Formats: sequence, structure tokens, C-alpha cells
Amino acid sequence: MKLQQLRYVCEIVNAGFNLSRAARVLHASQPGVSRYVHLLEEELGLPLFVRTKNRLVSLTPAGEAIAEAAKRALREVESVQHIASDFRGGDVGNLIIATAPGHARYSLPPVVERYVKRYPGVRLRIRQGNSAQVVEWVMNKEADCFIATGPTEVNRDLTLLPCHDIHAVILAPSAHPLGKKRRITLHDVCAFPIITYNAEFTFYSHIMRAFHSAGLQPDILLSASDAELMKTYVRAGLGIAIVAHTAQGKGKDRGMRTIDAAHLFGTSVVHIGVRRGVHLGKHLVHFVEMFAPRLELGAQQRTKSAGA
Amino acid sequence: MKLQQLRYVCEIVNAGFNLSRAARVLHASQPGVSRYVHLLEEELGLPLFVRTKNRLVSLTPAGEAIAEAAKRALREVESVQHIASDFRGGDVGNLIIATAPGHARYSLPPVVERYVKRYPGVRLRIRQGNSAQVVEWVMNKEADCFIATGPTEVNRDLTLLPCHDIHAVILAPSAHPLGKKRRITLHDVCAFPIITYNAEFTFYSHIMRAFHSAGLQPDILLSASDAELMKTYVRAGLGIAIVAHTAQGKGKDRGMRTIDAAHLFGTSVVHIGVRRGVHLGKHLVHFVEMFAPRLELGAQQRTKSAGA
DNA sequence: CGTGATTACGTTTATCGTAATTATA
DNA sequence: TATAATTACGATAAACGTAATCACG
Repeated sequence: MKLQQLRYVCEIVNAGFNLSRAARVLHASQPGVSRYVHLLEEELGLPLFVRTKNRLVSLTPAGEAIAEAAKRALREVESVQHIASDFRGGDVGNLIIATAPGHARYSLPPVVERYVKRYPGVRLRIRQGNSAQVVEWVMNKEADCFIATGPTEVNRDLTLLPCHDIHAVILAPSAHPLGKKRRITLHDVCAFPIITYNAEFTFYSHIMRAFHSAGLQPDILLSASDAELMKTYVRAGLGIAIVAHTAQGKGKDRGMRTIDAAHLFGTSVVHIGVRRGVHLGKHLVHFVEMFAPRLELGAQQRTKSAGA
Repeated sequence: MKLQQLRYVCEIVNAGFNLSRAARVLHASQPGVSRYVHLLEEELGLPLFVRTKNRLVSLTPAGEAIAEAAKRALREVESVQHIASDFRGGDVGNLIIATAPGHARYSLPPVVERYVKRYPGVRLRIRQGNSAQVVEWVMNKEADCFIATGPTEVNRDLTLLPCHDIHAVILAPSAHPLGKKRRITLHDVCAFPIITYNAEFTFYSHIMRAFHSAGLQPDILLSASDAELMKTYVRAGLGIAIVAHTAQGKGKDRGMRTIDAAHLFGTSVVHIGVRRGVHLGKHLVHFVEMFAPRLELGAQQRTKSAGA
């Protein structure tokens, strides 16, 4: 059995059982592909494709199972090449990180700063998008990993690495009545117009779930993807903002006060998501080691390839 | 890149980096293997093996990662062949089931009877052993699956399919004082000499854990792997037996009574264990469908190969 | 020197394209 | 008749073994 034969089979399948089209994609001649497939079928002792007279129509049951296994085999072979090119290159290359604007703005900058200093040859790119987008990008190989606040609805082609916890805080104008209470409740919060993240962010659903399960209907005055924008509206006295604790400036948020709200909304976990079962590139591993040292991803890599 | 090259790499590794030995195993000439490996290294652009002058010594870091991926790729290719031979054969073949004597004797017979009637061409073999042995047999491909009472200490090369629950019953002589109580306690049970399974069976640990966590030290008079043997001793009045509920005869256990003990020892789950990530043979799927129809393994197979 | 890796060389075989053929819509 | 699969044939290349060479213990 040859790798090419497996490639041919897979390509025929996703060319919609059109040998000619598959041959074009594979830079091979139509007869070559035809013969090679026949050879494989002969070797395996059964037909992989259903043929009506002179046309490929579909996979046989055996063909389906075999095409699946073939795809997995090819992925591993591809992975051999990726591993090689990963080791081959020195500390140069590309690293694309997909994440929500919140992480990009608050958690990432210090890490990125250290990273580009340590690995100046790596071209680091950060793509911003909502939860669904960043997942999509990683699956399509348009990004090497995503950083997202879970639990993300995620399929079995991705692996999530829990990095650290995140909790909500409330930003209110300095003289706001909420600031006087010792321990606020969801009910207290609900009394005021609320500014928070857009609905496509996981944090939004997280917050809303807390309100709804308490039987409350908050008055969402305004939603945005940018915490700095929210702060502007808070300063203007339009309402109070519920944001991730990472979004609070270190004493730089003048004109407002921060009220802890961890007990109201619980904690979420920030995850790094990568494609499952493939070799994690050296640059990605280095980055993750900086972003979440407790994962000890580098140490794992040394003993076993492609983390859990 | 050729599959053979990957085979060569893997074989060199488990021949202890001895090219000559690897070549012999692979039915190839030493020079052929040498050149082919060099070709691969050239293609990948980096050395896979550490060479001291004229001798292979070990894998480079890249080599280790690549050897792992290569092994996975080869396993998938092998799996293609297995799938083919699985579909090729009609309803003939072999099926080896490893299990503890208890399952072999009580749960399996009716299933086996139906199975051999439906698939008379399949040579069914049942190997009996303790928990560790049956796991070992499946991993070494000396058996297609095992049936065991969990939770088995199991590694990530195996998949466990939960089949059904099992609970303990107490077998006591007809006139035994325990039979008069309405709801017995662990303490009650401890007052009498106990007959149960050998220590190497999971059920034994399960029972003992219940006693120990209640701070009790039961008097184990006798342990055996065969429930029928235990019954003999119970009839002789030597003690009471704690056995799986599946071991009780349907009214045929003369001279003794059955006392329910589910509330004392809880329930365990009977699992079928198979090698992870490989195609499940048609015969095995058929058997599992009969043994545990609620798994709907056949339906899963039709859509996706090798169940979770 | 013996064992084991590499290089050189030649034969055999397989791979794959062009051209011709057949079959279907 | 156009499109798509199969068969026939031939040139090129690769796969792989034998023999020779080299390198170390």
C-alpha cells in the first residue's frame, strides 16, 4: 500500500467522486489515478467505490471506514512534515493567536512584550474576533491557537487547555450608591442600567445566566466589545459596567470605583484552544509557556508529543 | 515521503538503533535501509538519528517527535488493512473474548448461545482470567475485547464501554439468622464468616472497600473465583457468600436463600474494553450489540468508525 | 579483523504520462 | 458528441540488492 493511493482515495471523495477533478487537484493524470485506485482495491480485496457502469458514485461501507482511516493516516504523515519544519527553523517563523478583544487588550500585552523580546524572529499576529470566529480560525488553520473564556461550545477536533480563572467586577461612578453597600447582591445590581459585553461574547451569556437563574431581568443599557468604551459611559454616569476583572486599570481608572462581583457571577476559566492531536509548534509552545506557565506545556512536549 | 521510510525509522528505534538488525527484521538489505533513512532525513531537512561517527546512537529531539507521529501513521495504515480484511470476510472469522469466570459463567452463556446460532461461521473463544490478565490480553491483541467489572485501572490505550450495572447479593443457608432481618447492615454481615471472590477480582476490592470505609474488619473464611464453589460451602453451613447478583441461580439454588445487599455495597458497572482508536471488527460489534444492545454500537459504527 | 554504517553501481521493477478505447448523459 | 472512466503502451525513475569501502572497537 502506498501513501499516494490513500491520498487519491481521500481526494476522490472530497472531489465528489469525480476522478478527473481529483486528478487535476492531485497534479496527476486521470488514468494514473484510476489505475492506482484499482490497484489498491485489488490489494485490499474489495471495492472501495460504488460504480454504476462507468462512473464513480459513492463509497462502499468498507470504503467509508477505510477512507476515514486513510484520512487519519495522512494527517499523521502531514504532521511528520510539520514537526520537521518546526524543528528545522530556528527561532523564526509565524505565530497567529486568535482572541477576543478583551484578552488582546488586557491579559496579552505584557506576555506579548516578553515574547517578542525573547523571540524577536517570530512574527506574532493577533486576530480579534468573537468566540465563534476564533474557534473557526483555529480549525481552518488561519490561527495557531485561540484564547477564549470558556466554557466554549467546542467540538472534538479541538483541545482546551485551562489557563487561569477570571471573574467579574462592577465599575461604577465614584459617588454611586452601590459603592456604599458592604456586600452587594444581584438584586442591588439590577436596580441600575447596566453596560456590558456584546451578546456574542461568552462573558455576556455567563452574566446573563446568573441574572436569569436568580429570576432577574437586568436592564442592559448598552453593550460593547470594548471595556474602555464602557468605562467612558460609566464616567458619564449612564450606568454601571460589568466587566472581566482583567479589564480594570491599575489605579488608572479615574472617576470610578471597582466593586468586586466574584460572588455574584462566579468564575470562568480562560482557555487556550488548539487543534487536537497535531504537533504543537515550538513557537506556540513557547508562547503558551509564557502565558500559562502552570500548564508546563514545554515539559509535556518533551516527553510526549501533542498534548492531551 | 514513503511509508517504508517511516517503517524503517520505527523499526530501527525498536531494534535498539542497530541498522543491521532492523534490516533483517524488515527483510531488506542493510545498505537499502541506510540510504532510505538518509533520503528521508534529507527530505525533512534535519537528522533524525544521532550518529557518533559511524554508529546510530539515539533519536534527535526532532526524531523522537517524528518517530511518534510515524508510529501513529503506520498504525492507521495497518488499520486500513484490518478494516479491509474485516469487510472482506463474510460471517466467518474469529472472536476472542477475555473475561472473569463470573461473567463467563453467568452473564455470557445466553448471549453466546444466540450469537453462535446467528453467526455460525465465527469461531468464538472465551479466555478466563483476572482483571489484570484480561486487560493485558486485549492490549497484546490476544483477545478482541474484555468484559470486566469496573472501575478497572485502565490506561489511555483502551476504551471502556459501560454495559450494565451489577450489585452484590448475600447467599446464606436457608435457616440462617440473617434471613430473618428485614434490612441488614454491614455490621450484621460482619458477624459471620464470609466467602467471596479472590483478591485479584475487582469485586473483591469493591466489597472490601465498603467494609473498610465502615470501619469493619470482615472475617473472610474463604475466597474463590467460582461462585458455584462458594455455594457449596454455603450449603455446608460454613459461612455466607457475597457474590454478584448475576451469580444467583433462577430458583435452582436449593438449600440457601438470597438476601439483597445492593444497599450495602452499591453497584458496579460491567464494562466491555477494547483497544482505543482502532477499527472494531464486525464480529466484535455484532457480539457487543447482543451483549449490550443499549450501546447501539452498530449504529455508531455506521456513521463513524471506531467508537469514542 | 569483525561488526556495522556508508558509498558505488547495476538490474529490475514500478510509476506515471500520452494515446487510444469504451461507455454514458 | 462531450465528458468521464478504463485499457494499452512506453519512457523515465526509483527501489533495492550485491559488492566494495570505510570506521571503529
